[in-house]
Amino acid sequence: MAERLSADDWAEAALAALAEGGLAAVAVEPVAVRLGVSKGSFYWHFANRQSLVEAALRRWEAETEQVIARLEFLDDPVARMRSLLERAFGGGQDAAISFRLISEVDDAVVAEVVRRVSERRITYMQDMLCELGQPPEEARRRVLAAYGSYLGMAALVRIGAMDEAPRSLADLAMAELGLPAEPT
Amino acid sequence: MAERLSADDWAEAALAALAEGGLAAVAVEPVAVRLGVSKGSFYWHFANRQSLVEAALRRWEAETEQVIARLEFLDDPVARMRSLLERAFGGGQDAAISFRLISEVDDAVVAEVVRRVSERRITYMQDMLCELGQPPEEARRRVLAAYGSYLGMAALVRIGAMDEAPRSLADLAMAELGLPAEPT
DNA sequence: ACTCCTCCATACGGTGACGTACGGTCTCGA
DNA sequence: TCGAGACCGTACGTCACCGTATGGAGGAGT
Repeated sequence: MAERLSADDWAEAALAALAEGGLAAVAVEPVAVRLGVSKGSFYWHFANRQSLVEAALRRWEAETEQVIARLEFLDDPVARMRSLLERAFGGGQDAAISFRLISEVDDAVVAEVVRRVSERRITYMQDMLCELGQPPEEARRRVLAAYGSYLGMAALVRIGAMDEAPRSLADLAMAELGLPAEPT
Repeated sequence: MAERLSADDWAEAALAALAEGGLAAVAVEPVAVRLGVSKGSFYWHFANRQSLVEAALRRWEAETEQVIARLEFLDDPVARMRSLLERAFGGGQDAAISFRLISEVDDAVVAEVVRRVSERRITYMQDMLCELGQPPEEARRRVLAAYGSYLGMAALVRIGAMDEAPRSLADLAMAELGLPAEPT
């Protein structure tokens, strides 16, 4: 909307392009078109394409932290987990990006960010389960199964073998994590 | 090995390139280098790059049929399912290709093949469960959960959040499908 | 030996994306 | 008002890949 752009505007557009077309779509000229400007603008804000990719990845990572930060306002760990799952299975935006990035994990930079974000999410959920009295190994096993299912369901939805059903998926995940489905 | 190549040699090399670098890696000149020949050879066997991609996809689809065909020699459906799961969780090659292709399902041709292959695998497993007395909807629900887990586990292995444990994964999948883990 | 056909190499033009060079416009403070 | 810096457009060189054109090596049949 604003006439002049910031580096963050570019990062946002790059993340959107990433969600839609994968890493290859995070290209200078196409994103410039999306923003309605030319390359001249881009090379003012960034040194090269790689920097843009990294900015998009940072933005994605920040969204994970933001989601976690919002959850901290809920006291009950069960409610936190449920809120997290509903948000996760609800949007579908993050699942798409996660999927893209995991499939392009050969890229060293992508690999590092993906690993960091995944580990952050997994250990956060694991800690919640531990807080609820589950032993650490058991908790991690369950979280891995649940997170794996999350990614797998996203894949099935993507190929049209399954229609999204956020609510029931969240219920299922709660059960697999050994938590009550309805928080009374 | 042979001095002269066939179209199938090109398709095989293309599928290998697909597994390693995704659709973008199925490019004429790089694959030619991999085969130790030049583009002149390629354009003798194929009309264009798209044909090569389609040939690689056909080859991948054929592998699914081949796996299924081999299973038909086993009489017991339980043994068939276990053999299928062990083969699936064992190699990891197919999971890599499946992952790549699912993430690039925006391509219309890829989408069609991926959907066909997935549906083939899912209905095949569903039929086996039905053969074992499970009702169709229940069977499909379980197969979807299992196939989704298969893809999700492949993702987790890919990002290093989980080390492969083919045997126990197969056991787990068998349990989720409502089948006995050990065929006595 | 001659010839046709198969398979491949080389050379070329075309396209899209990256990155650079440079100039233009707008804003803000002195 | 005026100069400096922020922001952007345009033109260009380069590179990787696609696809075409053309010709050459080598075997099979006559």
